[in-house]
Amino acid sequence: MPCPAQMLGFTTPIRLARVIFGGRTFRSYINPPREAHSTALPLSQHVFASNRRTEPHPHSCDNTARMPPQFTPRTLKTFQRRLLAWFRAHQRDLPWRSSRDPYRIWVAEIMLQQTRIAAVLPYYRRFLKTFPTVESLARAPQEKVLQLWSGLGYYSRARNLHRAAKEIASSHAGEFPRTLEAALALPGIGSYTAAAVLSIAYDQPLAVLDGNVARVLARLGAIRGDLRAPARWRQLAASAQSYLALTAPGDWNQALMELGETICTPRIPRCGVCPVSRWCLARARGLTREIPAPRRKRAPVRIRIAAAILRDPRGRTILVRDPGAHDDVLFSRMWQFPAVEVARHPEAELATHLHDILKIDRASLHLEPLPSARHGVTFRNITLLPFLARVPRLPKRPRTRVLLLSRLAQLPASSATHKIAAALARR
DNA sequence: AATGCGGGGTC
DNA sequence: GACCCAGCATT
Repeated sequence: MPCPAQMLGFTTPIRLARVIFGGRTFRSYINPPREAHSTALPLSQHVFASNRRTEPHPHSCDNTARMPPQFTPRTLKTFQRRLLAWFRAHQRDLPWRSSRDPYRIWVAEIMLQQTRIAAVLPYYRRFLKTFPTVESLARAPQEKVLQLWSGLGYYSRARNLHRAAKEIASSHAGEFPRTLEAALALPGIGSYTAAAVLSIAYDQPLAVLDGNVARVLARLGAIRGDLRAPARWRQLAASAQSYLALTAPGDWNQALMELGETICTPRIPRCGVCPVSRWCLARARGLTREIPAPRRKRAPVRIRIAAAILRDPRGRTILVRDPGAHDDVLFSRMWQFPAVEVARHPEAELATHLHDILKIDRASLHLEPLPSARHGVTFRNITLLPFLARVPRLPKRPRTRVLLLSRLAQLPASSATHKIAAALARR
């Protein structure tokens, strides 16, 4: 039977892993990985004393985790008290902190994946107003869920959230699961989200590890190297578990994240006001600027995409969905204007595309160029080239939708689509 | 272990 | 303009 820490992907004891990048080509990356080297730290605390097996075997929970040497059990307690006190005094009033409803916490955690609080806030309020309970979300059509997610990005989050809500409604009596195993079985819920919801809503002793926590822990323990490398991430996860304040796991997790976001920031941390700087090995060794190591990043690829706003005399336009493989990347399988990646002759290539998918007659088609816009999707650096085409009537085709341009916001559409529509107003 | 997925705040 | 974010699923 795996212990909770193992289910979160920890392997204990942590081995000093030399990460091998042999054979990898770095040419296409901006930041080639540095020589990987772990910082050796003593195994100094038992994490899951109660889970200790008399017969340790490779799959048992070994209970030991790496912890920076500046701590003793007593100073660890002081450290925890200080950080918790700081959090309780300085935490911001965020909508998902006003209740312990697991549903509300879960939705927030999904939205917050790779997304800043400021970006989430308006989406969260609107979403909770529309779907105040897991049952209301489970009953909703996916189209409506995606519409409320439009512009927030990572749309599979919304699709998975919706699927998970249906599962909770049908198989968990409408209650978010209380066990780690059941939570992890839900779509869109991984180590981080499971630990976050279970600790915050149910007081379960599960430490979260996200980008913020990883940075804080890496600095505390002066851990060098790429924090996202799987072996090091597991090391950090074990470390996080060893720090966890069992008296208030939810507050503790949020305290670490809040510290990382407001004090222990990526570039220039505000060590002067950090409540736990006295225990920070990176600060003691002058390594705060070296830690964390920069993330490896794919080199950007520039592409151009031409898109057509067809408009009939009544001000209606036509949107398409799932028109072809490469368009999905940019438009996330949501409603979009007919568009195609172009090379040398955007107008001509777009006209051909419109003929191909909508059977629009090329000869009578006039495409008026609109102001271009820029759009980034992961490593793609996209120039959007919108065109306006006035047409007497809009075609009727499968997987298309005709609607007033002014009603665009009522459909699921990515930001790229909204940028194209906005070009019309900037004309 | 590596990759792709959105979008925007912040420096 | 670069960096990175309250990660997850897939291969």
